[in-house]
Amino acid sequence: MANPEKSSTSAVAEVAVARPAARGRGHGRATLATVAAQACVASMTVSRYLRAPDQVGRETGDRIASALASTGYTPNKHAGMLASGRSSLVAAIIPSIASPLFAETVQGLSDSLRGHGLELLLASTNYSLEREEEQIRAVLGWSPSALVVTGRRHSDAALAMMRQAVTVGLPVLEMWDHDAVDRSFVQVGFSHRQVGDMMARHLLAKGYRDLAYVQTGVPEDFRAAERGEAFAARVRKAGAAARMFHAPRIEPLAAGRHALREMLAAGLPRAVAFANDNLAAGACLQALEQKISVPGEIALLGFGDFPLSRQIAGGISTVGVGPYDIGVACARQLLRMVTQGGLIGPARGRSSLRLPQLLPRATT
Amino acid sequence: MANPEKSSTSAVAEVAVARPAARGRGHGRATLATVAAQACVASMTVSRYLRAPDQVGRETGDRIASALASTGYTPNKHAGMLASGRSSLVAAIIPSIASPLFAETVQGLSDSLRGHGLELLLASTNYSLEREEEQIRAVLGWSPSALVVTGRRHSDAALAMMRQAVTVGLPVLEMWDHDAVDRSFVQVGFSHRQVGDMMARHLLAKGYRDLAYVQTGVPEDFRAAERGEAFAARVRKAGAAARMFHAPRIEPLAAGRHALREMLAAGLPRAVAFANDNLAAGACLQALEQKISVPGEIALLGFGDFPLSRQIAGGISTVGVGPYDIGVACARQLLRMVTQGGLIGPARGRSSLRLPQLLPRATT
DNA sequence: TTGAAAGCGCTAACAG
DNA sequence: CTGTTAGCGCTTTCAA
Repeated sequence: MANPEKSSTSAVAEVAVARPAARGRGHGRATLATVAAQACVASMTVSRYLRAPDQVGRETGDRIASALASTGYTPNKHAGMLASGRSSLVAAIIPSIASPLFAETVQGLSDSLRGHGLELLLASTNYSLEREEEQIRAVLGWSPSALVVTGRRHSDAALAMMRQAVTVGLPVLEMWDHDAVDRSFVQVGFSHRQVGDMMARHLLAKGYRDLAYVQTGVPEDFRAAERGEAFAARVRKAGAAARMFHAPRIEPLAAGRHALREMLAAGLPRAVAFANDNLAAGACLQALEQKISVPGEIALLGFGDFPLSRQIAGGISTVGVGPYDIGVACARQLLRMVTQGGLIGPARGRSSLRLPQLLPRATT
Repeated sequence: MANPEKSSTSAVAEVAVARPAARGRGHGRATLATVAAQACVASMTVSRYLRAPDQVGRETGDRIASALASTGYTPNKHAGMLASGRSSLVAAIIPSIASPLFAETVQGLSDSLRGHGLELLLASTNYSLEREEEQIRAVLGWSPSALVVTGRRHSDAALAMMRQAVTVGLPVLEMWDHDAVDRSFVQVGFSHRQVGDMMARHLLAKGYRDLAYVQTGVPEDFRAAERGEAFAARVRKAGAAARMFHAPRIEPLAAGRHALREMLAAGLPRAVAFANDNLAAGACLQALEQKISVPGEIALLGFGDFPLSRQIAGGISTVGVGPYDIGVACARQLLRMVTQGGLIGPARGRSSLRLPQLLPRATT
């Protein structure tokens, strides 16, 4: 400490080099001060070098670079965030990580965000509005630079937080849904009612009249429910019958099998639409095993265009929604809102309606 | 400002209530000071109330509670982290979000972490070691309280960061792999060589001698490569033949189909092991369509026990590895390391070897 | 039970 | 081109 031969490095530098480590508050990692001391500059210069190397002298820069390397410095993003007021985090809240559909969307989001220096903070709700509320509260604590939620149905408290966020200038985005009337937030998705309607029209147009719809085993999935309702409504309007079945809450392929057996017992409908492709695929496998001809005896229509549906029975007819593109579109939208809006004032942005496509294949 | 009728709230309170908002540094959200002002206490008391309500007086607590509610206060986790030195983030780095296997693991991890106040910061590498290195660097900036990486193969720089992290007291964990020799970090997983060996033994035990192995279309997947090598080694040791095929880098089910056609052209082997169940399932579907009897003419063995493999051809034989449980085990391990280790000294922990299981079904 | 002071590591704003 | 100063919002420590 009391070193009479103290070199030209300043006292401040000395302290910093002495690694606070292992005692008191610091956590022993190198900080800007550590690097600055080693390079014999002010920490501000190091900070500047990190973000705008051009604004730092050649020789100074080199010294800093080697100090950076030798200390193994990693910037503390919390400190940066706190000081600058902006974080590089985008919070995304999805119903389930394991769903192939949402996984694709997340991949698209993450792929597009990278390269813009934004990182993804992911949370899943398991289709529970309560958990969604908790998760929103939790991620807001990280001051994300944008918030992406799934769907347009939220608890009151969640809605309040989302609105509050918007007034503070935080871009909030609802994905995987779209509604022309309820437009409180920017939406990137499609109308599930329209999808249900589209599915019914397709089967009706093929001449099927004795129809059924198989709901998912997850009743909390509002969007799936909407598709089912719209399906039934359209069928009724056409003066035909639409029986509703509910798949059990088990692994989807097995649930699809189960649904087909149930329908068999109740009297096979002429054509069935499913809440998703996995259910349809399961039912299809079951039908083929029982030598029930598809679509001869029963027509099958799925939703989601999962890879699997392309491979079974010559291709299961389905509805494609481009999950990856939803993620990409979200990212584009967010980037626009983040850069344009600054942090002040309600975030403006355009909703973008994705158009689902009916993909007729071999099962209808 | 110069309000002569200034009430009993202190000057500090006045300033805080006046919402710094929209100008300068603050971002306009309520802070501890805002709440404290409204409750006429010091911000320290609010902070205390938030973490240990018992240490605050009844009546004071009530006032704080209502101030909290009316301001819609959300704690700024960055500030908390910076001040306390510990964050509630666990960083996990996986090859791909879209893979059903890793998705399961992430779900297990996240399910187990919740309830312990830990959040998941997820990053994916797309099987690239370079990207892994970048991602490790990036997540370390968030001072996570633990780091989970996938596999035991890393770039030199990544290894250096991981080792550095350990010396600083940060628990680092490798999942989805296990090696008795190379034990630099705590491992939670299984030996892929053992799996390859196990697969070969199974087919050999069934009497098959003309064997093949289909590698994934992702050559960067070292673990899959290891399984293949071990498979080939065991087969050679048994004095039999093992031809290697490489699936194209396309959607796995389609790739499996492609692989089967390729084998057909090259002369069908008697039994084939695949790098994963999706490849096996694709091949199986192709075989059935071409009226090739399974396992009569060709036996099929997958890896991963995907839900799909249970549903095709009476069940595809495969190897189960319990991906969800890997996540759960990681979480348990981490929690132990985080709580025990404090922040000082190299983090100790026990590796845990998961035992993969061969699940003989209808295709072998 | 409560509060004042100091500081976590960084950056904005302003000097030199 | 470089440095100084003053915080960001919270928690630690210590004093009342």
